[in-house]
Amino acid sequence: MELEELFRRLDACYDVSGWWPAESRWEVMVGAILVQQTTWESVVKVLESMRRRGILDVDAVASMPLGELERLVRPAGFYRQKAARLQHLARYLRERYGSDPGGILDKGTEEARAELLSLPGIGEETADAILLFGGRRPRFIAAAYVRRTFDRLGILSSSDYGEVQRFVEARVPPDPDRYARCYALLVHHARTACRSRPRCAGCCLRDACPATA
DNA sequence: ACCCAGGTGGCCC
DNA sequence: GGGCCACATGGG
Repeated sequence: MELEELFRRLDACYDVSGWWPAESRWEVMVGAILVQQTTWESVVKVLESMRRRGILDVDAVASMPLGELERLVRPAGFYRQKAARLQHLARYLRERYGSDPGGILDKGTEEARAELLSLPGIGEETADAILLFGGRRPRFIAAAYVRRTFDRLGILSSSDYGEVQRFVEARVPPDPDRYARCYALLVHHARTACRSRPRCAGCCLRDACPATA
């Protein structure tokens, strides 16, 4: 199946509007780190509890005792790493950019990406999620779900993040809303219909998914 | 009692 | 460059 047809079918099949709700660029950054290897539902619990306490804020996260941040992050798993990485990012923004996430995100896309990647706990997926949802840059997120789905459908078999990303970016117009929707559609599909048995039973890709039972 | 989850980093070869 | 592993809570 061609990439264009895949997106056309998924788009007709699922509604992923409001996929990454966030009220600020800092909230996108926090969500991007928290959501690593966990569910968005768990992330929402943490974000909401932070919001209720009025500490969904760069300076608050930079200043609070690490143990308190760990306690808040616990529902999202890997809480010791995530709390340390969030506080590192908050202190980095506070020290270098007066606590403004725009200090990074308003730079050129490549420079901003390199800077994000230099921070602990921010790898390619997280950096691209921050650039796409927080910075509205046309960066496609080549997540593991994306690579597995492309592989299964015979669109592109590669475990190389950059190769998969370039493949999509060379074929889809560089519109951040479009990239966000394509990514959301792929992940949503992978987590819902694609997981039922037989694979994709009753979903828009049932004729294309190899029956792996 | 499993398995999975919107990854990253460290270590080994 | 790839293949393992730890990291951790919460839901099916």
